[in-house]
Amino acid sequence: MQDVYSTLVSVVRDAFNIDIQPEVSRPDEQFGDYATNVAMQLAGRLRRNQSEVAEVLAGKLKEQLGDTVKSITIAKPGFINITLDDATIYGLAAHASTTKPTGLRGQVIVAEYSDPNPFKVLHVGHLYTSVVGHAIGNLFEAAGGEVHRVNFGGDVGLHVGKTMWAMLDDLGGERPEKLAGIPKEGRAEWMARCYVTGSNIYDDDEHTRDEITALNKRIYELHDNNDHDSPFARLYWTCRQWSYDYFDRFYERIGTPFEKYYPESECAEIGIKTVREQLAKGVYEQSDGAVVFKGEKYGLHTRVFINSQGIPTYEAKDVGLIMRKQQDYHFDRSVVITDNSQEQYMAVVLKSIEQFRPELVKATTHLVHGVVKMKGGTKMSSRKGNILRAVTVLGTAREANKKIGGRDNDEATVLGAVKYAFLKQRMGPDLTYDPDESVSLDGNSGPYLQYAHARARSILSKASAEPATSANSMQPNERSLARKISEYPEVIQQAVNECMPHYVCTYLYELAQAFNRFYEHNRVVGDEREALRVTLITYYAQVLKDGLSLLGIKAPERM
RNA sequence: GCGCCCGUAGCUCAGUGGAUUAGAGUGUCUGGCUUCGAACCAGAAGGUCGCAGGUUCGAAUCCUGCCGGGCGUACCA
Repeated sequence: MQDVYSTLVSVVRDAFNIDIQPEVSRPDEQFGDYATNVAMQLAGRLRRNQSEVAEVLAGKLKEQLGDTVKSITIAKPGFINITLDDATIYGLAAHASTTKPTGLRGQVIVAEYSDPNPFKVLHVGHLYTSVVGHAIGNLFEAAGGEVHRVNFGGDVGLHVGKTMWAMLDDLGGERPEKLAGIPKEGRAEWMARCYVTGSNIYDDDEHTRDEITALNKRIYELHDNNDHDSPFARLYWTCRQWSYDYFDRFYERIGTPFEKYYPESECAEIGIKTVREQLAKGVYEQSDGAVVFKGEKYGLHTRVFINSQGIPTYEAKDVGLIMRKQQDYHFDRSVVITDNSQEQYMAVVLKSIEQFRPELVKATTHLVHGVVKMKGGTKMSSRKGNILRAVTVLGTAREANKKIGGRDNDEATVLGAVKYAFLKQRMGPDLTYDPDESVSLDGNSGPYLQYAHARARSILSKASAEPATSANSMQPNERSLARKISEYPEVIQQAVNECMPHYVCTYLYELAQAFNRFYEHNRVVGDEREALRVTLITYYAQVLKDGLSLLGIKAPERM
């Protein structure tokens, strides 16, 4: 690609004295290995006929590329289609799994995603954001970045007050010793139930609402006073730890570990301090007793950073968070991944920070993904308790796997199915969770890819021929596979550039298809072309495994 | 009201800062395992790319208007 691309640039410069960044694509196989529409772009500027320009460029390209190219043809309006020589394609395939982008080399990148709240339950949305965030982190690493995966969550705030209220009610008062009566495996469930109870009563009962508001304030005070000893504090800290333990176990299980949690409580102080400093400088303003940022002058909306009771809102804590990240990591780039409902909120927070720390905002990217919706349009609400839990999704996938008689490596297959179902969709628009489809083991699915890998490994384990390091000519099925393999580095580059893991999914599926088609019609072991085919399949299996690992999906030898 | 996002086959989605004949999966129908793993492969059927204009040699893709849906819009996170 690089060769074709840079040659094209120089050819255009030579022929027409124009500097251009040409579009080079991978067209349908029947047209060639590469295609470009530069001739049509240039025709207008040059006031010349499109195919005439194409002729000129094609001629020069042929000279420059020499025998690495098999043919260069011109199609309809003025496309130039380039077909590489078999040996060239084979060579590209050989290096596909080791040719990585280098654009982020040496950069320190903080990637924040998942962001569940302690005292609440992990639902399908957390599962999704963890999977997609992890894959994006992997892409950054593939491009040479030093990635730090961090997690931000609300260990203080109204939801904690609600849960704590119900806990106190359930335990019969501030009696931390009674926590011992809750079995380890039932802790998360108990807290989830308390949150639902607390939320409902907050909505329905005015008297209780005041109590919960007061509890919320007490929780902040408990942090301010570094209180770990009072009964209320012991209750709080124990349950907070239960939440983090529960998160850790879950992340470990799905293979998306974090190196650091930023509890909101640890961002509150620096957040408030920063906001107050900037209040004095006029970035933030007093309004109705609260401290706000007026976004209207930037086409955004106004948001409260410190409420009229002096408590920092999520906004101020997010300000604190970005300060903390910078102190801890001195990042070159910070990426925050959340669902799209946070988009305009985050725009306000970042715009406010831009007024006093523009360099931090410049280095920050807010990536958004969709909200997971239920098929049929049922709205999920953790307040009402009608949510799809993350563990339920995994359980459903496990059942599906069992049904088809899942053999070895069940857990890898289950996670492969779930992760791939989420990752294959373009990041951004909302997605619909369909328990049947999302857990699919056939067709365009994770297990399809894992199976296509296991099959290849199985063949390789039976082969004995010495590998062939080069190929002068290939049969059509072999060539299709080789060509597909050769696209890998370009796909990774694109996925990194756009922070879009789904490009990898689409590609890997096409790659596995190319292999399955090859497999259908050709023998490997014992064939006279065994050497070449074994080598080709080795390259293929490497690329497939590497690509899956970028997605956070394991490629077992057998399944 | 204003702002952001979305509308492609029955269903779930690729394709979207221009390009060759709109593609997958799934579901329905059909064919293929004495041969390296059938979680596979091959074929059929299925689409006014929400609607209407506009720009262009060329529009699912860009622009405008409209219709439909989601989210956000001051003291929740």
